[in-house]
Amino acid sequence: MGATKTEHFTGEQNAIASIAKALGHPARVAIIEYLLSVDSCICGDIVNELPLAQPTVSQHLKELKNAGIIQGEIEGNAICYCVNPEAIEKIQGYFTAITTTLQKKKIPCC
Amino acid sequence: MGATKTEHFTGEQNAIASIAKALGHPARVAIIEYLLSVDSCICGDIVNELPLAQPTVSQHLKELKNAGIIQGEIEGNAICYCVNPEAIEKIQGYFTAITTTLQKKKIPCC
DNA sequence: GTTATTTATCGTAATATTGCAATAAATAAT
DNA sequence: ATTATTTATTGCAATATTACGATAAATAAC
Repeated sequence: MGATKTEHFTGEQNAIASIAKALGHPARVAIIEYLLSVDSCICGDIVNELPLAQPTVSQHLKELKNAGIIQGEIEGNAICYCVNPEAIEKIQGYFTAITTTLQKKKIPCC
Repeated sequence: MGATKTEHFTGEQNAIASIAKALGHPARVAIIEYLLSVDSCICGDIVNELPLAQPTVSQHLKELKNAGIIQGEIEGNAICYCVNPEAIEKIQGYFTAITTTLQKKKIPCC
């Protein structure tokens, strides 16, 4: 065992979990915050901004890209990455819906 | 290696990553959705709602509780778990802030 | 007290993640 | 063409996660 049984859950549940999982590491949260703080998508210095070795950063970038949270292409010998608004909006909408549901609940819990 | 270097990131980054990580598995997403769908916090039948063995569900519940996403106590030989609004609001607010930042960005990317 | 019933914990196997050194690949600069 | 510069990939070790059978713990029902 050890592998997540994705086939037993809905596409939506897997989609949300996939985005959340990609953001489930502080380095990747830091990458997103850095991309947002830069007023351009030329971000060849992400490696210098993080306390991790270059291959590790590259790997985290790959995971964020696989999850659809960032997008970008190689531009010369620099990289052009930026946050994909759709992915953020999707998970934001999901949590907003949960908050709304919680506020409508009549019976207070625990 | 193999252990996340949490000490190199901010408390906020670790906090967001911790909540996101806990939601980074479809079974835990399904648990949250089930808790929200039930109009009470008596949820002794979570195990029956999931395609996983009882110890596995118990483990997922523990992780959600450790991350502060659910709260609850044992009540007799049933459990009383429910979603903690604060955790959801925290991560929702975080993503809302990102969306706002993205909308303010002048330079369109990628 | 004994017997169900329900959740938690332990132990363990399979798999995934994290991190980095070494190296490759690709373009830029000269 | 040669040499920097930058990102990606490979390979590997350390650690974490996922899943479940077996068992324990705790209360409920009788």
